[in-house]
Amino acid sequence: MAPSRACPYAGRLDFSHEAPLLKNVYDPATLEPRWQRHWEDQGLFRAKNPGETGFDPRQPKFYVLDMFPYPSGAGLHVGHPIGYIGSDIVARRKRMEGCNVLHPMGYDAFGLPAEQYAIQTGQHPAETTRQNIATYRRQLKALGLSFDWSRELSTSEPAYYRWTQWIFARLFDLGLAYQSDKPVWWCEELKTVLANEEVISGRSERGGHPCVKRPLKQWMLRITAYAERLLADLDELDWPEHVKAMQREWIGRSEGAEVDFAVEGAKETLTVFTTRPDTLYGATFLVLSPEHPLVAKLTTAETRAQVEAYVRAAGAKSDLERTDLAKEKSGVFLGSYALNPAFESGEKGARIPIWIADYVLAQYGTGAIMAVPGQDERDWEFAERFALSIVRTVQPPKGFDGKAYTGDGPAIASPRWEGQRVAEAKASAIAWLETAKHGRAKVTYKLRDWLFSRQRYWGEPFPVLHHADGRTTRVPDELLPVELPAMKDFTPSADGSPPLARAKAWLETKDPVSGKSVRRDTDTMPGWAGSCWYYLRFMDPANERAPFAPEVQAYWGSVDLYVGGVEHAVLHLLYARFWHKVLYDLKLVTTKEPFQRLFNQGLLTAFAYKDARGALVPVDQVEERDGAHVKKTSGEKVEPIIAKMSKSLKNVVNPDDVIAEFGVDTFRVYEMFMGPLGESKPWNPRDVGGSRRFLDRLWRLLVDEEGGAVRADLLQERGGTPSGETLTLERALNKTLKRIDDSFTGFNFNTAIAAMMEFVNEGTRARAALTRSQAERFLCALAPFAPHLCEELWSRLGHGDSITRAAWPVADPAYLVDDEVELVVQVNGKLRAKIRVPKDADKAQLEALGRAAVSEQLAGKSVKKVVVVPGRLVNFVGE
RNA sequence: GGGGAAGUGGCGAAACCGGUAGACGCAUCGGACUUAAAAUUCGAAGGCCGCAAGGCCGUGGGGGUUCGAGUCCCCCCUUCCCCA
Repeated sequence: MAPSRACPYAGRLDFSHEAPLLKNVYDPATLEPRWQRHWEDQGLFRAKNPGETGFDPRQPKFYVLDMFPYPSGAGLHVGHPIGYIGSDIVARRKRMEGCNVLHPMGYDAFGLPAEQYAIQTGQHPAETTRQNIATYRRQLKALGLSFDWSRELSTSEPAYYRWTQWIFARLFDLGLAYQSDKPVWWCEELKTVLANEEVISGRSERGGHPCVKRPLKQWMLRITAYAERLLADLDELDWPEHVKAMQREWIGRSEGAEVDFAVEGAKETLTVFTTRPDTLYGATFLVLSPEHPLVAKLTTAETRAQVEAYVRAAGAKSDLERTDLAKEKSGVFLGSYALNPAFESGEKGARIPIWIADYVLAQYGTGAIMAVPGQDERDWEFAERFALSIVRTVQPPKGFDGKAYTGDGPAIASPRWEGQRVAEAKASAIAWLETAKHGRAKVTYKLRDWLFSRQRYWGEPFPVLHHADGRTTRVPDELLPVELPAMKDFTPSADGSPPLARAKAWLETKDPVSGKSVRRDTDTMPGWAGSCWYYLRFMDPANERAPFAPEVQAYWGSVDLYVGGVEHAVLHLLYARFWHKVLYDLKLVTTKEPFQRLFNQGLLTAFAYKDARGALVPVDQVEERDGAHVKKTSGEKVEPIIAKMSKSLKNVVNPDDVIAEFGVDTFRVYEMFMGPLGESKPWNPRDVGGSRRFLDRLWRLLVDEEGGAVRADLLQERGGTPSGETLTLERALNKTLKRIDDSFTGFNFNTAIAAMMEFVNEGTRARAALTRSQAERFLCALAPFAPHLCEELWSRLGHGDSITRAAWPVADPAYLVDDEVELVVQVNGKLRAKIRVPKDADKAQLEALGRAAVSEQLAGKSVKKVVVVPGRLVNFVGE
């Protein structure tokens, strides 16, 4: 809020003795909670499932879903609900269009922050989560969002995670869940492992703590088995192109070949992956990653000390540091040689040295590359640095003076495919490798298997049992859920063993099949697990026999519109798609993809302030004086910056405060009026009042503030075709309805609200001409945006049923055209006059009318050309 | 380094297919109402020159295509996002 200003409505709501006593002012503080109670009592937003009473199979279904929130301790700020409001508008409109709308909300409640908080405060995460959810629920309900609250769920409840474990059991049975002890990212600060995608530049994505690679036994999910389908099926989705592009990049498909290199004086072969098999003749050395299993074996006595030191140093670096292009290349010669299969042994170029270098990563391809400096920039740099030979095998274009040439061109120095261009040469090289048995065509993906365990308490326990003989079996479905044991201390042990390892009574158990002693798994699932399928549980949230009934899923299909932040473009959306495809293969769901249409709302930013020393000043301590921002107390000048709302920037605005001052409908209208939903824009407390004034004006247009519930003349409908001012209003209304409709395509509701403001202004100007029917159609169109106010006015107009059940108003094309249109008259492309012309005037008439209007400017000039665009302009082009 | 999105008044923004740039709103200024203020209401307002009529300039910068470019093409600058 603009802290320097008192509430601008204080005057209106202050019934002091001198103010005229208005019984009927717009008072959102009383009417909004009343309508919210009404909606809840009537169960107006309950979606009907097949088989329920009142379910109508002829009604089209529409599933509109928000990405559910992680209930943090701070509660909602005004940036969170912007997407919820947008999706709510769609949901409410779809209901008015006669759809059976599924619009649920829940909580992604497992996760690290609650546990970190628990460790600090000693409060159980179940307890803090319960409290946080209560806050979220209260705030969400205050926003008047039309959720079907009977479907509310939380991923940390046993009734929910029972089925998360059940789905894990399916993955386990399919061999898609397995244990591995490859090196994984370990975060010392968080005392847990993290997935590759949760570590950015060697630091944890959450909290920015340093991470190191460590070998640990971990659960992995074989998402790579679905790489091809996760890639291919993107094509059919109605998603923003850049999100699809990010997923494609993340999956990182590359086509190429594996090539086997014999090692001189050893029986092992080294297999490398290359996307450029056509450059085989130019492979002048091999480079292994320092972690490659054959490094020790291929190291000679003379080089051993140096190699071992290098391997140690490389282990401490992050992938980003290792592959940074700007970085000086480093590496060590192992002392051994490989034989390039393109050459006969003894031929020049056949014997090539084997190096290790940290720019080659163990996880990608085979962890080894053939270096082709002539056609690869990094290899060129490496060759230059260590004086290794460089052979061009693709002819660069004339005048090329660079180093490595990576473009297209004819093959040279490559007898088997001499002269062929890159694409053709690749095919020839692969064909030759396969017949000569030196290699094979190969597709690799950058996508890695998903590291699926965390050494934490607050997550889903794995429904598995470890046997003394080393076998791992899963807990039978009928014994799920495996509930978290009650614990008081969640601190990870100093040795890194998880908290669950200390829950002895829980840990040691009997195998229900054999009766023998077994141990449970002490890891838990990562925070992503619950969100992988929550959209399915919403379809049938109370089902105790299955995660969801097949006929219910068959009815709701997939999510028609999924709204959320772009920060989930890769991880959540990829993981959920993976699980969905597994369920599809098991014939548990009928659709290939979970989310048909995706929309990303833009980031809501806010002003934050810095003083002269650069220290942050909380927003509520700043005011505007004479166009400058100053500190309230001292008058000291502060500099405004625009940034994401966050506690640390001290620029968080709480929706509770905005609602208390202006009402929810104003809040909803303002958030949508700020700009297109997809774009990021700053919250400006100064602007909120404008949205409130719009609703006030509407109220006064319809309500008799000094007496009746509505203006008396609106109680009865006037018949007949509109004429005069009423006709003008009818046209204005239909244009408004059209613009509102158009705004739903791109979620630029700001234009819809602008149109509605114009109509209210127009209506205020011609108050007496406004008919009941016009008022009603307008209210129906505004209802999804400002539902409480519209319900109130709708009921005051005498309707017993909720406006939610009213029909969505459609523009009548007959009223979208005017009798006269404004025409612009230009001379040489410059605006010289505006004239009003009949809408059906032909080109010749338009030219004549235009010529008359600019006769003065045309005097003495010769007109060479006349451009006439009916409905737009006439342009006279002279010399 | 590669890819993507964006850049329009003091501010948030609008402009369908190339056809009146700045709708709508905020802030600002002025009139009415009021003892006064608030609220309300009517009106002004991109910049420059001019008493005015009017003129010139103007959508990050530079070029181009066109009768006509915020919109299309080329080059450049800045910001944000993703990848390396």
